[in-house]
Amino acid sequence: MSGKPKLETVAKKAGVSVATASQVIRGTGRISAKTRKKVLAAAEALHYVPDGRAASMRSGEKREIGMIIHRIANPFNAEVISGVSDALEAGGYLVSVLDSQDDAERQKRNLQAFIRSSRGGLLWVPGQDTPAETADLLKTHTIPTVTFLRTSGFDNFDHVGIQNSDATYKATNHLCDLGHRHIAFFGGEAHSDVRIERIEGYSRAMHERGFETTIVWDAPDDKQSGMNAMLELREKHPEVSAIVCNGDVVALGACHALRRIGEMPGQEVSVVGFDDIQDASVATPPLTTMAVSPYQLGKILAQKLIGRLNDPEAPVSSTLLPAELIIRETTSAFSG
Amino acid sequence: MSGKPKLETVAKKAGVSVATASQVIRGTGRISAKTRKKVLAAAEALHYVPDGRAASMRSGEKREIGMIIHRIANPFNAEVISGVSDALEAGGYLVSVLDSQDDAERQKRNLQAFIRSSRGGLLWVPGQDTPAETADLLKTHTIPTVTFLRTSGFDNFDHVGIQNSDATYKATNHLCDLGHRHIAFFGGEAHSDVRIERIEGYSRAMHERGFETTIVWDAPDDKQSGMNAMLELREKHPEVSAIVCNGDVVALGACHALRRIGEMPGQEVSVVGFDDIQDASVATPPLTTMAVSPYQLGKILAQKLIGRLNDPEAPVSSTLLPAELIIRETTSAFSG
DNA sequence: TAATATTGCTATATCGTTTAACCAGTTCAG
DNA sequence: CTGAACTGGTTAAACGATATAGCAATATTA
Repeated sequence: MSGKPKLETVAKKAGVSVATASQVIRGTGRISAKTRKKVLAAAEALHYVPDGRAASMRSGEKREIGMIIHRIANPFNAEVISGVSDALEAGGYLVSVLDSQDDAERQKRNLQAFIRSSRGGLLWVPGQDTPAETADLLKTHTIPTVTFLRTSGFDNFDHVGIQNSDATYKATNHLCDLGHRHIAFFGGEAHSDVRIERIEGYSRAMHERGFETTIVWDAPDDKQSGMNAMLELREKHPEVSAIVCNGDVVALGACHALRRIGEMPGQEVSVVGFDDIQDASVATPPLTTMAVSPYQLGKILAQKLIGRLNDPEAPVSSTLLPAELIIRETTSAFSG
Repeated sequence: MSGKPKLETVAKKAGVSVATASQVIRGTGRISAKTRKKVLAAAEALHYVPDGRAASMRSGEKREIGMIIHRIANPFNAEVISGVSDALEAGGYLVSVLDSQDDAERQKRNLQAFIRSSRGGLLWVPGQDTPAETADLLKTHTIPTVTFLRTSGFDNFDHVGIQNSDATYKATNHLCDLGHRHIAFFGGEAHSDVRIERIEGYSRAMHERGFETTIVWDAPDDKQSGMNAMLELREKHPEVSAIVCNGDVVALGACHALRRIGEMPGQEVSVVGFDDIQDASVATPPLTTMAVSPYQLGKILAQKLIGRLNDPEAPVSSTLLPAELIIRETTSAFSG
């Protein structure tokens, strides 16, 4: 009703000192049952909620953790967020998410703001070309940080990622086993290190079989780009009978393009996606893809941060989750 | 290197008092160019970032704003977040997002945590059955709040929403004009007030034409549900030749089901969606839908909050954005 | 019963900033 | 040449909580 109630207000109403009130609220110290009840009643009546700034400043406790991610809207990322929130909230922490939009300037602002706000820890997808200076900032301010999905070259943080190279190696082998030999890699941002890892796995498989890897395409990770790139591919390189994609969204765009020109995905051209987003299983036809559970990744991520918070001195560790090949209907034997 | 640098550290290094250092950093007070340079150099060297908790506590300034939304992963919501972030960051604010997952318990925790953290303002999608007590909390703590998308019965907050009733009214009329008369409403959560508004517009149009509105379906807003519901509909009510949907996701699910049983959406059954999400325009066939720009909504939302922050005494206001009918290929004349 | 331990609460310093009040030196006007 | 007005800084008091030390009163023990 009349301004934010503070501890002093509660204490006055209960007829005790602020110190006592604080102890009751926090459940510390030695307090009689009688006064405890009085204080709690007063707090309840006033709808008292402690000021986290003051509390955290004095006690040094920080139970708020931040997350800086390149794109909240990405369905895979959204699931990661979900997993992280569940796990951290269960541990009494609170997660708030900042969207860097993969913009260096924005990421810097986000990071500055994050440090200002003095939270307990950071879950971070470092932008592709983040300067070392930015990472130093986290070190000088001794902020417990776990990077995920990308390392962007920073190996001095805990990390949770995906076995990208192995995954595309498996995907490519699957296609080779089906008899394909002109296989293209498809999608991803230009300098993305994730993409580089995935191309590495693809190339490794192709080299082992003695196939050429010449055809690699640039296409940002949205559906429209996938469509355009596929149309161009069919025209310029009709010999390509299969593609390994950097992500499901691009893959679905590619499938869409195929249908539009009257080809059924999985017939003339086989397609393997990456991520196993929800749409992948309900698409027509259902998409063959490399699956990593983003929710699970989020949980592991949260655990790793909690581990770091509990033991700041532990050596830096990196966990890479394997991806599983889910064979659906967009891949079939080469019918040259 | 050695713990978080504070203002005192900077001041000592520059050979001035903390007060002076503060004034330099903040750009207030009267400081000579010489000392200003000294202090800035020291701050730079130490990578000093002020402690927002202390600063905000003393100054009363709060430039961090929070957002509690029911589902970050929803593509429409994700775009809203994007619009909000852009607009608020341009105004020097920082947005952090909490996902309530449409869970009452979780929302309460989020809200408590939000209040604890003493941020400047709140953008809130109130959960369907939020108790009045929860909203009171925001009032007693005098937190500038703007609700959006849903009011959930709270009319004492600023609000930005959609003209839901008008939108479905338009959508239904469009179908009627095409000659359809057995039109079903499709999708939405059971007690959602947004859905109720949309059904209201649909019903209004149907009544005006003297058509029956008997068929209204329950289906949560995901693709799978849309598919199942459509399959059931075709079987039980084959006379229905058109549907108005509560959302694009459900609508796309419905279209998917139609294709699966060999019917082309827009032929036997016409479909109108709601939201105009990205997938709507690149689907096969492209979806006729009611479009509201979520990004734009986000911007307006941000502006409304800024307005409230600048003038806490202004009367509560509500802005409802119109939705525009985008005719694509899933609606055509009734061919009884 | 005197010495000691325990209970229940309060006074006070502190966290890292900001800000109002103040002060010593210069400069300027009359 | 004296009082007023700047200039460029400093001192000290907040902000709202928590933690520590301390202090009565009561309980326990020998």
